[in-house]
Amino acid sequence: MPELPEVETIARRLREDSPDHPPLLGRTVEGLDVRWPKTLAKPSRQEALITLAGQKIIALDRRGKFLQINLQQGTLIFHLRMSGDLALQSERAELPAHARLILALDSGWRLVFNDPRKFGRVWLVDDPKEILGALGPEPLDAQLTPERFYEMLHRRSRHLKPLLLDQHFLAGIGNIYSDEALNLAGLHPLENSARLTYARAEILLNAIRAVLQEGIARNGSSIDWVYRGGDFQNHFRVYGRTGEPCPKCQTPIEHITVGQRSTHFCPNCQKLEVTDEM
DNA sequence: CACGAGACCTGTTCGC
DNA sequence: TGCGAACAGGTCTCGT
Repeated sequence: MPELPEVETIARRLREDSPDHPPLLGRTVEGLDVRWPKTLAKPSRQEALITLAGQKIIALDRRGKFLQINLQQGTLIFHLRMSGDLALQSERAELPAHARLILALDSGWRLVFNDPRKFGRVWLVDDPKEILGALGPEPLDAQLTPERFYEMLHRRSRHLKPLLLDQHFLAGIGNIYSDEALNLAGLHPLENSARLTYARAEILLNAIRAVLQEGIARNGSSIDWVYRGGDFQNHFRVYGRTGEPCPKCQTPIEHITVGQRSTHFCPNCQKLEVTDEM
């Protein structure tokens, strides 16, 4: 569910000092409640509590779709998958209906991992690389130059959409932002990565960055019952807009399935390059 | 290496 | 109105 902009939004909320709660940084962990055992992927609840108890939270970062909470010793890593959410609330507030893991903090605060579908996972590790090591580069990192992106695209020979969804290739893009970026770039979801020209690779990288940055600026998307306060869903170009006019050329948006994922694109702006017999 | 199918889950919406 | 089917922002594993 949450993609890079939604996870970034959650990270920013947790870091800030708001009317609803103090910043997460500086809080001390006092307890751990695991209500759905599989949510804590590693280690056991007993071991995790021993490590966590009395530890102060010193940093909170996002990497791809992961949230990373650094303690004085050890690192907690969260992945929200399809329906997860992470919020800091008072222990007097009502727990959300699907609280799967709860970190009790000092001064009556608690960090609640709510996750209706139970796909989300939490790890406590010494070295974050154990979980994050294989991730591809951050799309918004300036170190990722068009030259490098072009080279990455040509090192594989894959359909663009599944490749953008591959977290080993690039970290943080999901089903919504891949459709949005490909439409903005004017590229068909089934276009082959190794056949892109340098100019088109650069256009694609810029499009990815533009949609992610707009998503962050709008505090992410809130869809259906997974509401997080953002409003990017009101500005989608193609996602969920089957039959509606393409924002650029008015052609009705088409819906297909690619790699088992629902895919939306404009048949006029995003034409598949004719593949020769070679 | 690339790709498709199946698993893991619950809640909402669709179609008859 | 009711009820089963289809579908949902993600990722892993297995077989071809």
